[in-house]
Amino acid sequence: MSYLDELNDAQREPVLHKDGALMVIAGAGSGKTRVLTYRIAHLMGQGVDSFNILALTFTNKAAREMKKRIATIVGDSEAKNLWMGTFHSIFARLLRYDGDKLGFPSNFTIYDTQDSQRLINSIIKEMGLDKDIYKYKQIQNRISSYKNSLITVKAYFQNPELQESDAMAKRPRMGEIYENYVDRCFKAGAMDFDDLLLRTNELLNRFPDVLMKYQERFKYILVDEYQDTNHSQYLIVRALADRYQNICVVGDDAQSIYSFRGANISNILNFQRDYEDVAVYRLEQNYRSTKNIVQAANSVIAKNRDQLEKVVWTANDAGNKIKVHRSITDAEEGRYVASSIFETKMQEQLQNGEFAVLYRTNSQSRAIEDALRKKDIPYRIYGGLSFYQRKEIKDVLAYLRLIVNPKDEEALKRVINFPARGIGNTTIDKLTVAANHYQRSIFEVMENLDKIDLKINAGTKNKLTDFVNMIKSFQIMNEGSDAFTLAEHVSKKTGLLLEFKKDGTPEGIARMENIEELLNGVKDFVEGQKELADATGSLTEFLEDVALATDMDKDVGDDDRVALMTIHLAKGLEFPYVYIVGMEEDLFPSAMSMNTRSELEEERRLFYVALTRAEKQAYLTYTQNRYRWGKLIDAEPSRFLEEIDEQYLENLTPVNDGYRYKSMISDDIWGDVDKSKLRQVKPKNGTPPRTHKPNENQLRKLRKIKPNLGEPSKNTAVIDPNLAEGVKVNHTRFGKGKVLKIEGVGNDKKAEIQFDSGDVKKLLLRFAKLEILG
DNA sequence: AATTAGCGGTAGTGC
DNA sequence: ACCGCTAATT
Repeated sequence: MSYLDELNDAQREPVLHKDGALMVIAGAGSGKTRVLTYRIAHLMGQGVDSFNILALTFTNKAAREMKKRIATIVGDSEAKNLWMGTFHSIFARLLRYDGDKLGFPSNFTIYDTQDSQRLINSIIKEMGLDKDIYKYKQIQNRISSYKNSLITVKAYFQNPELQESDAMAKRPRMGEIYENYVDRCFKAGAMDFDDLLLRTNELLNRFPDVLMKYQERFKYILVDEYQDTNHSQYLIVRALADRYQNICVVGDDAQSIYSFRGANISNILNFQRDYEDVAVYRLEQNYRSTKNIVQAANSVIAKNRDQLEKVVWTANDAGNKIKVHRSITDAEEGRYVASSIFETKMQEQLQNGEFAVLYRTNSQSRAIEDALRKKDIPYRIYGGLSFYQRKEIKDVLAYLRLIVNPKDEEALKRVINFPARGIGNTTIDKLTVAANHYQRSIFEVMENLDKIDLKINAGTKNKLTDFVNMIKSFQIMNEGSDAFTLAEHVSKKTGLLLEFKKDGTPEGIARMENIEELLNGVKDFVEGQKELADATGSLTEFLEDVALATDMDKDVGDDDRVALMTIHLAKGLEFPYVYIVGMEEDLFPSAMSMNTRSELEEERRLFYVALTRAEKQAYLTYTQNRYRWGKLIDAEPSRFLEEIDEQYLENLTPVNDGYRYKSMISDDIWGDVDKSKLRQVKPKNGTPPRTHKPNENQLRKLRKIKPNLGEPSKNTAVIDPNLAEGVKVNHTRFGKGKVLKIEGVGNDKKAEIQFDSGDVKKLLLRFAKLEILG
C-alpha cells in the first residue's frame, strides 16, 4: 500500500473514507488531485468495480492524467472502464446511448457557440425582428442561462416574471425566439453545450428506468471543482447519487470563478444540507508555493465576505517577495515581461515552460506575444481563437458534420456555397422557407427538388443535386473508411484545399497548412482510438472530441514554451514563475464586474486563483496607458494591488516621476527593439523616448552569464559546427533526415532538411534539437 | 451570383 | 484594431 505513504494525514482521511457523502475543501495547491486519484485507486483496491465509478473532472486532460496514474497503481485493464471526464463529455456520451428516447439520433451534432449564434441570427431575421434590439449575443446568453437554470420553453411561458423581465428589456418576443431556437436545434439533430446537461436532466427525469440504470451503474461518484458546477450539473449529480449517496465532492469556494456560465457557489456551500451525514475534510497545507505567495494570497482573499472557514498555510521557504512593476504602455509591459523572462531564464538556467503569463482578457495577449517574439522566446497561447474555431478548420469540420448528420443546418449553410459553386443566398432562403414549411431539414428538401415547386431554375437545381450527390458519396465512403481517409478525401474533393492554395497569399498558405494539420490530427485520433477499449475511431467520435475539446486538453508534447493564457484557463495549473499582467482598474477587476459585491468578490477570487498558480515567484505588472479599440486610454493601478499586505511586495518602480521606468535591463542591448514603435508611444508630458544604456553593473552581470550551462537553453544553444549540407541528422519530432541547405547567420541560421518521412522543413537551428548522426 | 468597399459592433471570462 | 455583415457594384 505504498501510495498511502505519499499522502499526509489530512489527505489520507478522505482517501480511506469509503461509503457515504463526503466533501473535501481543498485549498489552493493542497494536493486535491492526488486525493481524488488515490481515492479512486483505493476504492478499486477495496474491491469496487471500476465500472461502478464515475469521476467528473474539470478538463479531459486532467481525466486522462488521473487515469494514467490510477493505471500504474491498479493496472491498465482495470482503469480502462472508468468513466472519467468533463460533465459535457460524459453526458454527451450518455446521450449518445439513450438520447433516442428524447428523439435525438445517436449521431447528434454538438453546436458550438458560433453555430448557436448563427442560428439565433437567422431566426431573428426570419421573424423580421430589429437586430439592434434583439442582439444575438445577448439572446444567446439569455437562452443559455435559462437552460442552465433548467427553464425550458414550457417553463418560460408558465413564468410571468421571466416574460415580464424580457418585455421590460424591450424584447417581448424573447420566448418565441427561444422556442424557435430549441425547435430548430431539435430538427437539426443538434444540441448546444447547455443542452448536453439540460437534456440529460430531461432524460433522467422522464425515464425512471434510465435513471435507475445509471444510479446502479455509478455507485461511486466523484466531482472535482464542485464550486464551479451550475444548477443543471448539480441536479444531474444529485439524481445519480440519490440511490447510493456515495458522493465525494472536492472543491474550494475561494476558487469559484465561473458564475458567468451559471456556476453556483451555493452548491458547495450547501452540500452539507443536500446529503445526509456529510463528512467534511479540509486540506489546508499548501505544497505548491512559497510562504510569501501563500500569505499574500491569503491577505487578498480575506477581503471577501462570503467564504468557508479555512486557513491555508505552507511549510515551504519564505521565497522572494512578489514583484510589482509599472510601465507606460501595454507594449512596454510586454517588453518588461519578455526581458524579465529572458534574464531570469539565463540567470537561473530555466526552461521556457517554467514561465506563465496570465491575463484577464484574451486581447491582452497580443502585446505580450509581440515582445516575446522579438526576443525569440518560444511561447504558446492557450484559448483565444482556438485552432478548431478557425474558419478553414470549421469549413472542413462542417463537411464532416454534414456527412454524419445531414440535418445539421448550420454545417450545411456554411459549406453549401463554399468553395463557391453558384448557390447563392436567394436559393438558400428559398430552401429554408420550404424546409420550415414542410417541417423538414434543408437537406431533405434538396433531395426532393422534383417533388416541390420552389421556383428554382434548372441550372441551380443541377448544382444543388450535384452537392447532394457529393455529400451522399461521402456518406457511402464513411461506411468503409476510417475518419482520416475520409477527411483527406473530403478536403480534396470539395476543393477546399485548392481554394486556399490557389489564392497564394500568406494567409491562404497558412490556412492550407492548418487544414493539413487538422488532417494529421484526425490521423492521430484514429490511431489513438484503436488503443481504447470503448472507442471505434469513427467520425462521430472524432467530431464529438473536437466539439468538446478545449485548448487545455491538447498534449503540449515536448516543446518547451512560455505559457500565455487567461486566468480562467490557468485554474488547476501551476508554474514556477508567473506574471500577472494588466493589473489595472476596469481591466482587472473588469469594469463589467464592479456593480455588485458578489461580482467584485468573484474578481477577487480570480486574482486569488492567479496568485496561487505561482510556485516560486509572482510578478504583478500594470501600465499607465493601454491601447483599446486602437486608442490609447489612461489606466489606474488595480485596487487588488493595494489589497495585498505590503510586506509581501517589492516595488520595482516605486516613484512615478514622470519619466519612463528604469528597467533592470534596457531593451537596447538586445539590439532588436523596433524604435519606430517606441517613438509612436509618446508620453503625454512629452518625455523623449528612453535611450539610456544599462549601467556598468548590469552589463557586467549580463556578460557573466555563460550560455549552455547544463541543459542547453533554446536561445543560447551553440550550433554544432559539424552541421553542414549533406549531413544526416535526427530530430526528436520529425525523425531522421538529411540537411539540404544551410542559410542565414547567427540567431537566424536555418537548415533545410529533407526528412525520411518525405517532408522538407526549414528549421531554425537555435530551436531545433538536432542530433548529428554518424 | 460574386466581389468588394464600407460600416458597425466589439474586447469578459468558456464548455 | 479587427472581424463579419450589408449594400453597392459588376
